[in-house]
Amino acid sequence: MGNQVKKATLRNVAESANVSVTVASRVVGNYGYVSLEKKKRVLKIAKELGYTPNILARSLKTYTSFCIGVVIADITTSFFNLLVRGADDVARQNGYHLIICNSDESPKKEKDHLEELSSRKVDGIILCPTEKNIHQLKKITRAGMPLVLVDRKLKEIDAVSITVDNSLGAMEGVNHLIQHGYRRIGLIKGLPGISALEERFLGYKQALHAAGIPLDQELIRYGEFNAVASRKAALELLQLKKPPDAFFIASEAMIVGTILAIRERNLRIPEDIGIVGFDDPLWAPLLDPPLTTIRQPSYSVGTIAAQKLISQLRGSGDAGNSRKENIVLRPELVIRASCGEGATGARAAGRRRT
Amino acid sequence: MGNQVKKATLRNVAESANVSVTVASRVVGNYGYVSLEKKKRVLKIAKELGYTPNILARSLKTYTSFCIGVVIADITTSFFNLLVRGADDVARQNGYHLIICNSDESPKKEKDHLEELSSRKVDGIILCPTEKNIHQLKKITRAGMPLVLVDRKLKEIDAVSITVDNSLGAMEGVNHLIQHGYRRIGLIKGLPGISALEERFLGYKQALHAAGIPLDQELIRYGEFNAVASRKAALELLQLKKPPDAFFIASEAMIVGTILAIRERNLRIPEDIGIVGFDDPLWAPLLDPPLTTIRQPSYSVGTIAAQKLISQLRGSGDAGNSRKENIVLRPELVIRASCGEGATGARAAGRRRT
DNA sequence: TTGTAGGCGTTATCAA
DNA sequence: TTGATAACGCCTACAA
Repeated sequence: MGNQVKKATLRNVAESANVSVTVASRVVGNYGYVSLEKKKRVLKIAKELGYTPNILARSLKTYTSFCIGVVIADITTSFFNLLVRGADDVARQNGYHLIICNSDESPKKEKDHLEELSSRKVDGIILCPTEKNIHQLKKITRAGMPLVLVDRKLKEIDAVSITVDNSLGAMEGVNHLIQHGYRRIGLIKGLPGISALEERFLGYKQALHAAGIPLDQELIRYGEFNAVASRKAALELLQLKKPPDAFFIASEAMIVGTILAIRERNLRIPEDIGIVGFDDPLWAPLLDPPLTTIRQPSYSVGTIAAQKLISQLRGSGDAGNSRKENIVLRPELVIRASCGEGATGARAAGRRRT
Repeated sequence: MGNQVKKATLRNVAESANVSVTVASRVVGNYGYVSLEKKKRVLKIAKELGYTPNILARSLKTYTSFCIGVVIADITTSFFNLLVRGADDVARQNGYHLIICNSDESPKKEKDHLEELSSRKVDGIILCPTEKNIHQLKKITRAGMPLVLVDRKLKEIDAVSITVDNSLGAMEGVNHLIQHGYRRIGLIKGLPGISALEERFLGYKQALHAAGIPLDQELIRYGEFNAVASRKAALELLQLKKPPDAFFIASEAMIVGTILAIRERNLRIPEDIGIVGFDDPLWAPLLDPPLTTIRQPSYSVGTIAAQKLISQLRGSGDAGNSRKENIVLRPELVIRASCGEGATGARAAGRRRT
C-alpha cells in the first residue's frame, strides 16, 4: 500500500537521476554521447533501484530476442544433450539463449514447438527434424526464420545442415565385424523413416555387399530407440532357427536393451556373439568386454550448428538466403574388445574365422 | 521492394478483415463477445496472413512470459537431464517454456544466469544452487521472483525446495557394504561445500559409526564429479598401504572413473573390492557384475519442482510468500551384485566376512 | 456486440 | 550533448 517501491524501469531511473529517458537509455546501453557527470548519476541510481533492462521490451523494439530455439528428439539421450551443450556453449558466448524443445520424434509435437518458437520471436532455430513437417518448415523459412538442421538433412528445405556420415560409420562398424569373422549380423534399427537411421542401414548393406554376404531381412528389427523395445527385438533375433552371430546396434539406448538380452540368454561376448554399437557412451569402456563403437562428434555438431546459425543471424542484413550447405562430420570407429580384439583378444582367439 | 507482404500483426489482420483490433484480439485470444460472422472472417484472414501472436508484445503488456528459467549444474549429466525433462514435461503441459542454463558449479556463471533470467522476465526460476550466491538470491526473492530450489536447500533462503534424502541414501548404501563384510570403505566425494554431497558424507559417517568402524580420513577423496579426477582419486586410494576393500561413490560420472581405476589394477568385483554408487544410470545393470546403486528419483524432482512453481505462479495474486517448504524424496537402494549378492552371489561366497 | 485510446518498457528519430 | 516524441504489437478499460 503506502511505501510501494518504485518499479525499476528506465523511466523511473531517469526521473530519479533527473535526466531524460534517452540519456538513461544511452548510459545503460552504453552508446551515444552522454556527459560523464550524468552517466555517473544514472549508474548510481540504476544500481540503487536495482534496475535491470526489460529484455522483452527491448526485443519488441529491436526485433531481436537473442534467443535461439532448439528442437531435438529428447534431451535425455546422450547424443542430444551433448549436442545441446555444444550449441549452448557457443550461443552463450555470443549473447544468445536457448529454448529447448523435445519432440520425442512426434511430428505433431514438433509442429507445435515450431509454431511456439515463431510466436516467441526467436532469432533462429536449430532443428533435428522428424522429417514429417516439410510444409511447415517451408513456411518458416519462407517467413525468413533462419534455420539450421542437425543430424538429419531435408533435401526439400533450403537450410544448412550439420550431420554425421552415418553410412560411412555404419559401414566401418559392420565391416569391422565381418573382418573378425562374423557373418550373420543382426541389425537393431531405430524407427522407420528417419534419414540418419536409413543411412546407417545403407552402410550396413554396403558392408555386407562388399563382403559378398547376402542381405537377410530376417535379421533386421526395430528397437525404437529405447531399451525395452530393443531388448525384445534382440531376444526375437536370438530365437531364430538361424540366429545372428553378431549385432550391429544403431543407437545408445538400444545397446542397453540388446546387451540385456544377450545376458539373459547367457551368451558370451565376443565368443558367442560380436557387438558394435553406434554411439559411444561414457560407459562403453566399462562393459566386459569393453564395447567397440562408432563415436559421433555430437558436441561438435552442436557447436557448429550454433556457429552457422549465429553467423547467419549476423549477416542477415545483406545476403538473401539460398544457403543450402551440408556439413558432414566423420564418425570414428573406436575399437575395443566386443568383437574379439584389444584387451580380451586372447579370449577371442578360439572363435571360428569362417 | 514492391510487393512486400504485409506483416502478420494483429492490426493488419484487423484491417484486412475490416474489424477493430479489439475484435481481432478477441477472436485470436478466444474471449469476450464477437459475432460469429466477424469471427470467421478474422480467422480466415489470420490464416491467410500466417498470423501468429507476438508473445513478446503480449508478455510486455500482461507481465507474464510463460517462461521458466532453470539453472542446473550441467545438462549433460543424467541426474540433471532427467530432472529437466521432468520439469519440461509438466511445464509444457501448463503452457510454460523452459530456458535452461548450465552453471557448471560456478557461482559466477550462476549469478550471470540469474541476472539474465530476471531481465528476461521469466515468471519463475528453478535452481540447483551452487550455494555461494545467497545475497543475489535474496535480492531476487525479495523482488518477488518465485523460486524453487532443487537437489540442494538453502536455509537462508525463503523458498520451497525439492531434495532427495541424501544422508539416508548414503547410509543405506554404506550399510549394505558393511553388511557384506566390507570394512575399509573408500569414499569418492564430489566437490567440497555442496550440501547434497555433504549430506551423503554424513550418511557415510553415520553408517560407519553405527557399525563401530572408525572414520579414516585417508579413505576420503574428491572426484570432482567427473571421470578423470575420480579415476585418479581411486587410483590413489588403491595405492595406500592399507587400501580400501570397497568404494562408495557419490555420483554417476565418478562411478565411471572409479571402475576404470579398478579395471586398471585388475581387481575383481566384488571379491577384491565392493562397490556402491550413488545414482542409478541406465547402464548399471550392464556391468559385470551389475552395479548396486542408490537410485534417485530425479525425474520426479523435476516434475514436482515445476508443479510447485506453477501453482505458486497461479496463486501469486493472493497469498504473500514466506513459503518455505522442504519436500524430500526417498532414494532407493537397488541391490545388484557389486557387493556380492544377487546374480553372482555364489562368486562372492568365498570372500572374508571379517 | 463493437471500437477508441492509452500504455507496457525500450529504442530510434529528429530537433534543439 | 540532450530531450521530446513516436513507434514496436498487444491488451484492456471504457465508452458507444
